[in-house]
Amino acid sequence: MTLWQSIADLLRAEIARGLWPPGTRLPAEADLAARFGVNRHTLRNATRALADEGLLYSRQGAGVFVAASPVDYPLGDRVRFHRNIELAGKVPGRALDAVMTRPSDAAEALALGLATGERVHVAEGVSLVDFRPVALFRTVFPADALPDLARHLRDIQSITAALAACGIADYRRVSTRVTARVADAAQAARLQIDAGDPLLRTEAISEAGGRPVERGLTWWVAERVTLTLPHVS
Amino acid sequence: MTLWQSIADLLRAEIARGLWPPGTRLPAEADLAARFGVNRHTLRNATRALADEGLLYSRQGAGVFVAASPVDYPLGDRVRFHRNIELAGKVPGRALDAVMTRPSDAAEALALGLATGERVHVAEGVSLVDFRPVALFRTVFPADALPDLARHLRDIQSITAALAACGIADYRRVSTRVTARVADAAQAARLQIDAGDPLLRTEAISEAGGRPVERGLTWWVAERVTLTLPHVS
DNA sequence: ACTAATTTGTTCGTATGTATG
DNA sequence: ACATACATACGAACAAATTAG
Repeated sequence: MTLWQSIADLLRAEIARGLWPPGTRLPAEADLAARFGVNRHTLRNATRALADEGLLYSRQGAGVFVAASPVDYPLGDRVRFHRNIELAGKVPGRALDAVMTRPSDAAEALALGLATGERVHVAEGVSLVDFRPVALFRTVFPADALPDLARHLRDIQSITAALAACGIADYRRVSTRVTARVADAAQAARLQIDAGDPLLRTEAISEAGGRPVERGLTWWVAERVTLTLPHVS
Repeated sequence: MTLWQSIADLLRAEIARGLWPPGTRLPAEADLAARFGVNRHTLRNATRALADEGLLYSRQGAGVFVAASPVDYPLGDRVRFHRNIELAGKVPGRALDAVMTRPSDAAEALALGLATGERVHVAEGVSLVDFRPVALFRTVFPADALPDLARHLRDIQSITAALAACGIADYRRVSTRVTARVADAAQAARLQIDAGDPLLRTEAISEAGGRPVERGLTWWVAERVTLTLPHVS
């Protein structure tokens, strides 16, 4: 049992018994370090462990804070976020954080059948269900094949509609890969969860007319979503 | 972009292009720090980030190693573990920890179309790929419909073969649900990972002749497996 | 709107403990 | 046993983000 571990245990117990309710700011690192009589590094080891567990999250310049049932989401050939959520009787929503055009990285190029460095449009944002964030997404599109898409993405705020405006009336998933990861502090803050909470990560490639049109990465809050698979009968 | 981030990117790229194949030991932290002209703490920030991503892992006293790349595991209608892994060019294996017959709980009964409390056979164990654990499984079967299954499960050590011995020549998945959890201490020990590491959890129900024959829970080590979905074309 | 104080994040330096080979 | 290498810990300073005034 190392020093930082016992400090983490102590803080965990204090949080568990309600001494620091969810949302409250802990004393500054320097103060806490002084309280335990340790170096600030040592204290940070402890708070980092608790942040990994999802008990705490920190914001540079602001402080360290105490962090405060899943929707079924079918993964089929023709996945449309809004429709899926509406079918589940919930209110879908999206917040688009950024739309940009930049050179593709190796993984993006491979997925879209481009050469690395060919330009892609990128849309990033948060997906909401009943006004709560359920997922982060980063979707890339081939920029040369869809030159006007970036503008449409900014105007229309819906990926399906923006693609339709570029003449892509229909597209289908051809590949979906699922893995899991724990949320880092940045993802946790965006998703209003705790760092260390598990995320489901899906990578989907969609095609229209036999050519890749979209490669979507989505990080789902595992506590709020269950992915369901179609099985043909 | 901090110093340690650019170092992490550089190392990630080097690993991606095969300069450090899976299983190899990286140069000592001090050497790597010297190579990049930074303090060892700074280098450790980079390797810690890569370890969080699952690309590296470190063993005190031994070194920092490149993690093995994850196995692709296709989730189709007719999922067979051994076949899937062999098709991926790996060596499949199973360790059966326990076979028992006991009353079903509510979730098991619902999945198998039984009344809560009706007896089920349960098989628990670890799935291996290339002699490394990749998943924990707990599979339950209706005991009344398959009275001899428990004995076969103990003798045969393969679920597919044990079902065949009970006259179930073929079965198909009718439902698969995917979510994610973090490993607790017990799971971590069985899977040779750390508590808090992310797990993919799948719940699958299989039927034969229109009746449920199997409800399987599997906890996959997210770092060691990627679930892939079939898409009919 | 701007400044200053506060707070976390990163980086350097140094030393000692502990597991591995 | 010994050397190597990672883990932990202390000290100091500056950068970057936030917040209070």
